[in-house]
Amino acid sequence: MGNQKQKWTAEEEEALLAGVAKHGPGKWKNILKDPDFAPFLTHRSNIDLKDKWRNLSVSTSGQGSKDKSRAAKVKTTIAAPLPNVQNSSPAAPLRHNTDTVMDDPSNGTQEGKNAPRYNAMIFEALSAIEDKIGSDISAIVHFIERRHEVPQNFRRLLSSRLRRLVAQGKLEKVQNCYKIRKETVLGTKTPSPKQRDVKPRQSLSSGLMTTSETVDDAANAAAYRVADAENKAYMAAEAVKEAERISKVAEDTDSMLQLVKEIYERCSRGEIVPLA
DNA sequence: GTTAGGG
DNA sequence: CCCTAAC
Repeated sequence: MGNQKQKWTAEEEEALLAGVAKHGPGKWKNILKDPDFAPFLTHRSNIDLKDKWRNLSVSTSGQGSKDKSRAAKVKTTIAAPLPNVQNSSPAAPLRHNTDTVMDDPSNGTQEGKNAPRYNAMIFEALSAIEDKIGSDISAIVHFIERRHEVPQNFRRLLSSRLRRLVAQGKLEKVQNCYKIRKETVLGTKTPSPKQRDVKPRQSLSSGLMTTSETVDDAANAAAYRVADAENKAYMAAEAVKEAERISKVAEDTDSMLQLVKEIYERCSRGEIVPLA
């Protein structure tokens, strides 16, 4: 009766990933205290975040349980010494650094640690530009490159990650654009015997409701507004941060700061700003 | 009080 | 998910 086996939903994972991408791993309390992610993780604790992150890490890197494509490892799990590997595996970010790349000494065995981090970056980027149909690989790469640091072959890594995410059903690829897959309204795997409070994902009536605003509708609209404001605030925060970095380089160009301020105000007002 | 690791 | 040790 006690434990309800609180299942982690896509929204919670998304919030966790975005929080890690923004604050960094190990700052669970900060993520939980962040007003943007707090409403999504109300029933989660910092310990839960940590556990989930750990499980996610081992799942993403260690190929979870079953691999239908390739032959599964019969004995050794991941202790393969890999004597001769000439082929560049798409899912294995091998480092063939012959030149002077940024080879971090502490980045030796952390394949399983940065894997979900890239994942988080992807989710972060897609969350920011989700208003559109989707984002192509170049846009995502560009966004992440601005937000975080290098790798060179990051595009290839990103491609692998995107492909894997699509295979997992967490992402959806249409044409050449990727987007975050919402809750599939399928009837196959939707037990959810109980609804967890109000769900901000309900399809808002038509976007504008008139005088008949019941409590439920009001709460629904409020939830939607919060969710929408979250994206806008996030974009605004991104713009502000970018502006801060630029302003540090060139303090004379405060005109951009003014522009960003305007954008921020507009975003705060709820307007949709192209941000290009 | 929070985080990381083991059960 | 719960417990415990270290910070």
